[in-house]
Amino acid sequence: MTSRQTRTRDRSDRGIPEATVARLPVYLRALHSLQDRGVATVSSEELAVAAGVNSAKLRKDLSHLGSYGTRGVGYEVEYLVYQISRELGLTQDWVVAIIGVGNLGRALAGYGGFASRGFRVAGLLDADDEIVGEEISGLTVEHIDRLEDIIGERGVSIAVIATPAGAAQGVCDRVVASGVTSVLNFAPVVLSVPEGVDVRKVDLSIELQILAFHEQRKAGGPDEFDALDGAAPKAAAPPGPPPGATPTQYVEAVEA
Amino acid sequence: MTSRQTRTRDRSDRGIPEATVARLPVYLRALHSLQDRGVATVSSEELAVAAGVNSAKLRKDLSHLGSYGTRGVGYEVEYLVYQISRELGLTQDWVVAIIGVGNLGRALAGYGGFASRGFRVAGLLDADDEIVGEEISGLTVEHIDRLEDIIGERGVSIAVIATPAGAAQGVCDRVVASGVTSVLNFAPVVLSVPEGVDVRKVDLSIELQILAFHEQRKAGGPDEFDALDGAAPKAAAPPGPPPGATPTQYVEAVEA
DNA sequence: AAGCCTTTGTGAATACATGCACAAAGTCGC
DNA sequence: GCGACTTTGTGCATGTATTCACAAAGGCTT
Repeated sequence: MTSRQTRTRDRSDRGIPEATVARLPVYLRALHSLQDRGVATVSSEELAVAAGVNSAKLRKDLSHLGSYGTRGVGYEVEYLVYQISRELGLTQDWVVAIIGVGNLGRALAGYGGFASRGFRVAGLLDADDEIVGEEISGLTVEHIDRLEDIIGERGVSIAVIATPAGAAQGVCDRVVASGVTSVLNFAPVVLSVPEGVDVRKVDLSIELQILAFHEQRKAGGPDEFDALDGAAPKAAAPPGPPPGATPTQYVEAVEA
Repeated sequence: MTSRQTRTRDRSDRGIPEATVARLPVYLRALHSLQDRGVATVSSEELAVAAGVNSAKLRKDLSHLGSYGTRGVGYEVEYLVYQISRELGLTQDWVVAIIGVGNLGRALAGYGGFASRGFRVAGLLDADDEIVGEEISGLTVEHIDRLEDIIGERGVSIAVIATPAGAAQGVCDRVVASGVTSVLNFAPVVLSVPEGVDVRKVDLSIELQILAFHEQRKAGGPDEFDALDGAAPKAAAPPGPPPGATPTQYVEAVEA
């Protein structure tokens, strides 16, 4: 559900696999939670359970960062927190701007997870004059006309796009032109960006559709519903056979 | 960024690869957009560009559903929309309940993508008496005490958890006990569920951390910042050497 | 009706990810 | 100070996903 355009690996393959990178934040969260409970040391097995993965995978993931465990004992929580944070780039602050202050933008602005570790929201922007000037979570909403200035002056390096679908690509082009190379997109569109820019996508309706697929499968697969015509609670009208296609093709499609 | 517990494949391997399932909604959206523009037929190359993937992948993905294209021509948009919708289970309505009506829950309740195709929000629940009774997007917020009744009476099959982290597992246990087998989790915790229940996770701070990793990498990797001590704008204080570890280990970690 | 041109669908090659299972490395008790 | 016990780190086998490249299949033109 997430797309990114990967460039060729720079540097002398410190290359951490993408799948591992995606799990490091989960481990980090589990570690913070252990830390809060005063736990000083943790085994790969315990941490794996807390993170919801299996322990071999966890160990292999961590081995990409270096050899930070102690055999017979486990991992020292504080030290591992630091190493993962460092690897993820959380030992420095990242400046974030949120563009689009609708329901979702507001929710994001108020989200504690931002401020907590390494991320600082430095701007809320919107095109609607009704909203501009409003104060949300300690920030005043600014007009999107000032986008380029704000990005430049405040050193924004991550843009969060929470605009309507129609506006997203335009906003994206502008933030990229202003030098931003990391974009988190909540709008339901595929953004196109030049090489070297990372886009990650969060898309509610895609997640729901994936769940629907599995839910349907648990209930016996799609065929059963469509075979008998009124079975589904409120079935969408199946379109007729494909207008342009040959009959043969349609028969195959239905029977296969 | 998304976890699910997969069961053994049922049925006579109609098994569509998970990676493909995750892309079908993207294709579907691109197709809808073509449909709105009145396009009747599309080639794999065109559709692939619109969906942000390469065309071979698109064709292989579609081939898992059946043989719905016409060689020399392409795919008929309307027909393909129907086939993908059917495969994803969108030809029937899915009843959704949103639990937790904070900023995020409100944003979700108001999100158009829900109603649009196949999903119907049939309940907004919260534990806070201040919020219960409030009307949001045409629905009245109900008390979470009625969770089990609501799920049963209204046939909820997908639960969206948008509660604070601390409440999420408890809520999850309750919805699962009430028979829900698909959960979309926005709370920053790893939910544990019995076999057969699908959980998908949407996690803002994880996405940001992944972006930060790549952003840092573009800037030259983690080492440069930590080598000279004041380089990072506001570097977190690096913890001393691992208290319990032997000196040898630390030296390795730093020098390797 | 024959041949050219386009585009699908898929075998085969490659790349990436997961999980098992165990040797190596360390701790701790005696 | 030694041996038993624990837990890491990783080689290897397996499984999944991506990409290439092309034969087969259809439409369209003449």
